[in-house]
Amino acid sequence: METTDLKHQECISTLRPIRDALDVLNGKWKLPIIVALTFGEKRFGEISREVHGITDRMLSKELRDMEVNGLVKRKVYDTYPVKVTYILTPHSQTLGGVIESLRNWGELHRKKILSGEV
Amino acid sequence: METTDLKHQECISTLRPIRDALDVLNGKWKLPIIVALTFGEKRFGEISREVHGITDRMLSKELRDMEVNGLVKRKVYDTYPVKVTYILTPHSQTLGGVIESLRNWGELHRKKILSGEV
DNA sequence: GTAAGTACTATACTATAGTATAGCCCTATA
DNA sequence: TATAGGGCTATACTATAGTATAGTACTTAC
Repeated sequence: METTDLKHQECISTLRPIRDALDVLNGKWKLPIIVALTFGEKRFGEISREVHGITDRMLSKELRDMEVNGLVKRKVYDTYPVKVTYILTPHSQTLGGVIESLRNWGELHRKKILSGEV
Repeated sequence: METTDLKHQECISTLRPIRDALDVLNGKWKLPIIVALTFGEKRFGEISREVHGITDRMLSKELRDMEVNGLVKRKVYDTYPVKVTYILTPHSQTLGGVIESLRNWGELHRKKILSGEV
């Protein structure tokens, strides 16, 4: 085992969680959905209306994805007709810091690019 | 102009920088390339060897992308034969915080998922 | 009975990201 | 003269993300 191998192991164990985090956040719709849900639990149709441009198919897919990742919870009300809502989980709250730092860096980056500094 | 419109404006101005940041970081190869370059400037072939599995085509494409975004700088040495190296810019250093928070959250997330807590 | 809303799913398509393979032009070395 | 390395680019392919459009099964309101 050489230094480079140690380094390589180190890299992998650094990169894997970053990949995990990016996978959870990435794609065109996940963040907008999270934002829509920050103001409280919402029904499928409500989210669909707030997240402009999303198709039912994508919303359905993304919500399932986010449910698997523990970011949203699906609540079914036992009424007639059945009412379904989606709500952010406590786990999704822990994303706050990540989102903040992405936002801050994104703003800095945009300024640099626009100012021609880069 | 209603409350919802104000909210909507707010959302867009929050989401845009996040999108910007994610675009810069996303894809399979950008982070591994950044990691490879943290240990100093490297030549095309060296990066290619350190970032296991990347094809020349992708490396070429990603490096150009990162150059446009001001993350790496291409240095051409006026020797025979010409020597080309890539080096991280000061701007890419500002990504440190983002990467840290992605990594931390990714680790937390992985633990939660594996423990079945989610 | 028909129109409209709710929460979806199905099918088929396009666009973008990534892979596989090869080749080019240069130079140094055997 | 051939072989290998360096720094790419070209072409063609596959895989994944996203879009467009339609349909289903239910229920309430007109």
